[in-house]
Amino acid sequence: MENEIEKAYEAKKYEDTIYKRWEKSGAFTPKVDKKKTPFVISMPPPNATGVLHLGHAVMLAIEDILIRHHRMLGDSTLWIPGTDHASIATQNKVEQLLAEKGLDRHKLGREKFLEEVKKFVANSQNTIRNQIRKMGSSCDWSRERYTLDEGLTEAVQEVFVRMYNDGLIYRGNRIVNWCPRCESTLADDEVDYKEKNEKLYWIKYGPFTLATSRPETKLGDTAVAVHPKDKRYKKWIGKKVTIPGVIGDFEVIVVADESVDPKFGSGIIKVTPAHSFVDFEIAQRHKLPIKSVIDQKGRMMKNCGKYAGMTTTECRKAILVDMEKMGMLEKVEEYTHNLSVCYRCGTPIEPLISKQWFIDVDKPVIQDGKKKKSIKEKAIEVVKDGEIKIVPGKFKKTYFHWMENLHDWCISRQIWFGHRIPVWYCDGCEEAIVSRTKPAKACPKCKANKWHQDSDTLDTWFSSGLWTFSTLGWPKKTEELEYFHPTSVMETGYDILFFWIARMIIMTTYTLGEVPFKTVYLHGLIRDKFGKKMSKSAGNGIDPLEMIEKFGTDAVRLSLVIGGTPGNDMRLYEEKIAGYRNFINKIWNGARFTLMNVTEEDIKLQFDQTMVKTLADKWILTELQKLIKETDNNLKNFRLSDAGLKIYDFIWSKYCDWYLEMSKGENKNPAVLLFVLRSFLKLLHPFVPFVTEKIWESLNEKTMLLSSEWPKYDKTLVFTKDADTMEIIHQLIGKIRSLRSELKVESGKKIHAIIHGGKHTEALEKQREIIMKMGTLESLEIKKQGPKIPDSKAFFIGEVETYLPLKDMVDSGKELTRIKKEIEQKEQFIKSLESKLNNKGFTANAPKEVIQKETARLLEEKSNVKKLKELQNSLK
RNA sequence: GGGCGCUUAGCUCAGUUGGUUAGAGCAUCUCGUUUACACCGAGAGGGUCUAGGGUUCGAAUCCCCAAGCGCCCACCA
Repeated sequence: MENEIEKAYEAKKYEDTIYKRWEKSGAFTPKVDKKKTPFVISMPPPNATGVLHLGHAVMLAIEDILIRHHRMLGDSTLWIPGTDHASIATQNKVEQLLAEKGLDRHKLGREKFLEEVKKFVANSQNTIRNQIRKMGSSCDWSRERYTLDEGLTEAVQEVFVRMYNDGLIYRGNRIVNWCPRCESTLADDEVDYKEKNEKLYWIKYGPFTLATSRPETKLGDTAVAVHPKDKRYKKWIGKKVTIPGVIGDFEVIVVADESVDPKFGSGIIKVTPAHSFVDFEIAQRHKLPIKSVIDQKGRMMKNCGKYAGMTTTECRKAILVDMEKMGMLEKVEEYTHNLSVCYRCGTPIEPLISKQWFIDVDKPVIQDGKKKKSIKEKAIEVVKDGEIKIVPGKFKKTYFHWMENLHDWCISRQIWFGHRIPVWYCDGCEEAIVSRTKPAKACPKCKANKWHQDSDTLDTWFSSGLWTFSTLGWPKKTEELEYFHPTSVMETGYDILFFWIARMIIMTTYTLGEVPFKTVYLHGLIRDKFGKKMSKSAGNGIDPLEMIEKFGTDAVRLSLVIGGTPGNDMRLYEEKIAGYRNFINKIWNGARFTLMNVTEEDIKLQFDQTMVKTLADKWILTELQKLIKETDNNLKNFRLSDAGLKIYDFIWSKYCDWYLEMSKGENKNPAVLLFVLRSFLKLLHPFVPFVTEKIWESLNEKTMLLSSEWPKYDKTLVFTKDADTMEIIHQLIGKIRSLRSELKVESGKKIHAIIHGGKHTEALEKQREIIMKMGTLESLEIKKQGPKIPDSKAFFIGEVETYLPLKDMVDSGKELTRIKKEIEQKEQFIKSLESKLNNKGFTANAPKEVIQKETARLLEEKSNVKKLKELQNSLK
């Protein structure tokens, strides 16, 4: 019919239009329908900082496959998209942009700066929305959310208030990771480590000599520590010692602490509790005084004498010069160590003491039967119990390890962009009140009536930790929340298992008393051809949009899904995408050919079993049923790659290579051609939605493919025996072709063949035309049996004997040696089979099917050898 | 320092609870314009599954050990 269909599929021409039709159809927007099973994915919200990369692309591809599959299964399927305000990341990005214009946030002031951020965010949200659409993602735009939306902000405040009232949130003066550039705290896992070559200074320290990499912190020392068992220093323990310093003498106490390694340096360390985590802990254990000397901008404080106001780096230089002058510097060594840096801007972290808000992860607050559990215990429990399943399972261990070692979570950030901490202080007496809105009453302590809000904002992961339920309307009791939560699958990269997954589990089990999701699916990172991480600086990044432009979305999606397994990194490069583009084209042409061979009437016909006619029909239908079963099984177990590969193989190697080829000529059966086409389009649709939908348009269907019904396994369409016969014919044709090629018979030249078919004679006779056509035969003689035919090339498939009388091409001498070799090989194989089958251990332990299979194979090989021997005799 | 993972054809990777004479795509070689597709078709070559032990009737698959590579966590002044 549609002769005008173009030869090659041009993705670009159709994709945008198809996406618009889907969106308009309302299929992306499910309703609360108690008769249906809900299936829900909360899309990990991309940071509102700009463009999407391959990491997003792979996430969108995988999630869309799951979503489309479930939608076709008839579930009430919801995929909520959104964006994350990503406080530090976004603020930094805008600061960079301002810096290009010679501005900075302090010059602008908080309000104006936030205006700038708002504009920037709105812009990148638009970009992100378009890119998500480009990937073909069938998400529910009507429910799109942003972590700074009014509703989500309300959820954040509500959770904060609840946690505060439960005593989980407290304010404390503690040592924190401080980024002097961002001028903010960072959580432990927001610190990166960079290996760096540094200098180790050996300095005279009163009666001791010790090694330090940070001489400038000497100004904040309040103790020295040694290992309790270190004999060298035993007599000093507990003593107070006066140390001469660059700004005068000071006193320290000598303490014994297990954390000191006697083998490193001189075995003695100076303790600077205010500017080192380890030292802070030592100070806590020994109740040492704490002296801060570095401020929040990374500058030396007023108590540092002549060094006051210098940055730490300047101070180090200056102090070294002074130490040298005073003869305190003994030697300098090179050493490498891991420098902690800010994960957002790379600036070295300055540990310092600061008053911050924390979440207590160990306080038992969750009532569970008679016991009370901490949020940490609960988060461990839900994974241990299997209430949350992690795919692949290996990440469970990592999760437990991280969770078990979790310290109190510092949630306040001195960033302007984000959710303001809902705490109000009295102008008069600094009394703090936790409240979502400005207190209307006067201060209960001093009766003043002026309040100011805490200037800090919350860690961005605090709000994203609520994502699965805040997006469904919580704290309001919405229908949606009740119906769609817990969500079904959380799919994301394994790199944010801690940042995000762990926090969602903590925050949701605490707040709702239920898990945020039932399954966590973690995908790997996309790397370049050489296995390197893609990055802007390395210039090896691949832009998904560019690839979509070049090869089409469907091809990009397949290249991101096939060949990958959960939790493992995957390499991507253009040739790979091009390969899948070729497959898309193959689908297109397979469909095109099918459509060219059917009529309008055929298309309108409803398929039923009575339309099954030929052996080929029965074979392809049997294969199709097998495929449906396998696909269901693979998708259920999140084996997307396997599922995709199997469908790929079915379409290319079975439908196109064999069924379509066999349909050329008198054998074609439009009903089955169309039925199989429709079925595999459905199976394929979740993977490559655009090309399948485009083809579907030509099939006179009432609904779009995305809303069509998923194929069901139908055992009345399984014809095992016929399918087996067809396999024999395939082998037979394959062998004929292979021999032709081996004997260098010209491609187009027709040859003769004689088949002794045994019990398959009748079936083979029926397929005479196909065998002749596909084997390029001039004549074909089929009979039940007969003597071996000399001067011909012969081969045996089970009972079926085939002879190609190519007298002039067959060298009977060579043929004899070949046959001899084959017999030898086969006899050896028979021997191994026999010994296996005679082995009592095997027959006693192996499953029945395996024994049956091996027995059958033995019989077949034996019969082959028998035939080969007869052939051998006839040639002699 | 602690933990995890990977090592299978020239390249990129599959290989489910142990049961094949170990698979796919790309690349290579030979042939080919025939009712769709050269983004194609037909055929072929190519692997002692990193090395070494063990368990088992049977190991690419399970256990031990070694090497190389990679990741995560902790972090030493």
